[in-house]
Amino acid sequence: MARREPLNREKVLDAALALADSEGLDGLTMRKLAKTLGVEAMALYNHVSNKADILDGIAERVMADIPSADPALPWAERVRTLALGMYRAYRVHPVVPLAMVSDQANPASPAALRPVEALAGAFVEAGFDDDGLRWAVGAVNSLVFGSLLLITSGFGTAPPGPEQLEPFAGVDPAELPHFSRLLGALRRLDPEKDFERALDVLIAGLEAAAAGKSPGGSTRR
Amino acid sequence: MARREPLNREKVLDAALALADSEGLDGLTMRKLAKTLGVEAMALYNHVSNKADILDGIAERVMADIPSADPALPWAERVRTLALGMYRAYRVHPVVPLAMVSDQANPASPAALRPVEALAGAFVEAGFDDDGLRWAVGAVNSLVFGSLLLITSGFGTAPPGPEQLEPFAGVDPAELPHFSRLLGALRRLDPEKDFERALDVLIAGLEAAAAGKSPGGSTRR
DNA sequence: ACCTGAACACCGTTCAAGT
DNA sequence: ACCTGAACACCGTTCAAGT
Repeated sequence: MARREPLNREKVLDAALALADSEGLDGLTMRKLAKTLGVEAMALYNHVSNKADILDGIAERVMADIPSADPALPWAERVRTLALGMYRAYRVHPVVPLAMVSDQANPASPAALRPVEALAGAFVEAGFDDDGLRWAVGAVNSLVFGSLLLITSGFGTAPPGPEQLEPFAGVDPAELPHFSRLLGALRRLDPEKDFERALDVLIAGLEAAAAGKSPGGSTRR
Repeated sequence: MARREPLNREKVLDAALALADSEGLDGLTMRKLAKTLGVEAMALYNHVSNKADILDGIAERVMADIPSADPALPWAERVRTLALGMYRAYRVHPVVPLAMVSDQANPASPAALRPVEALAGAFVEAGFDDDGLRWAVGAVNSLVFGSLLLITSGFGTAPPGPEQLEPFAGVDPAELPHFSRLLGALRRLDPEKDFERALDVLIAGLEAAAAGKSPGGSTRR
């Protein structure tokens, strides 16, 4: 059998993303990743500078999958498209939002800035002033990241995965009647649908704010 | 000097929360925690069963600080009080939301369920059906957790902490004009104020949904 | 009853050495 | 040019031993 052709950065990142998807952020270790590639852990350092570089690399890849919004669309539609695009891209690779939120991936990479720039552009067009801009971008980002992070944790908005509901098996319906109802409804959850509903509410509020109504504060320029 | 009086679970959790607050979730290790208490790491296992138990313990403590809402208040006010209470409790100890979201703290502890039960109760009173209940609780939780988690990460809604803005120092205002504007506005950020604005928008949308209007979907029972 | 030391199976990372 | 082995400073955790 011929000697395996050499590694390169792309192959390392491919394998790292695959490993992180299947094993989670904690399961992504240099040693396991190396084994996946049929190599010793130290060989990886010829192609990436360290683990943080790997996390940055996979984050950039996933963020590159976020579609940009047609600039011809009205700003509110662009916001919707962008937020949904972020949600969908991160949903496939939940390690990435988790890495960002735990400070293990660079928040200032060009790939990370692109969707935020587009979001901000939409709000500028809507007429938000600087404070309104900050608030609006923060609100959308919070909803996107919060929806994603709670999905994987089984807390709050859990996915249909039944083993994820297992920790709640012991709740007494007599003691927590409302939560028990919620638990039943979680079995029918389509996370993206619920996210879209919340997003539409938020965008409606942003439109009202842009039109000068409360609760949005000073906005018209 | 007299022999130090023995450790107990409460002292371990006190020290653990303090260490996690100052060093972050990754800085909380059994060995460092032990040193803080003037003891060897293995001594901790006499008072907690393992590290997961510590994380659960500090999470429970912080969640116990979430005030419950006066049941005499209208449901929307109760939702507001509860959400703001979660935000404030977690804001002081951001390790806790991070631990929950990375599956390192038990989402089914009584302390964790209490605020969710109260939230759900408010939405039941508002007349939401099961699917509406799930959506509404998920939306509020998502906004709370998203707002908190993005604060600490410096991504999205960053706090005034200037060293947190440092990674963005290299952005070219010509290339990312809207983001640069946002960056300027971040320096004036009061995270809780922005959170409250977003929360008010969401609650207004939930009230509209409860009254049978879109975008909230089927709600009246 | 409470604590320690040594040990095990893991981490990320460096460095000299091999081909 | 690329990979490996040995080593270092860390992890969480177990277990026998000390007081």
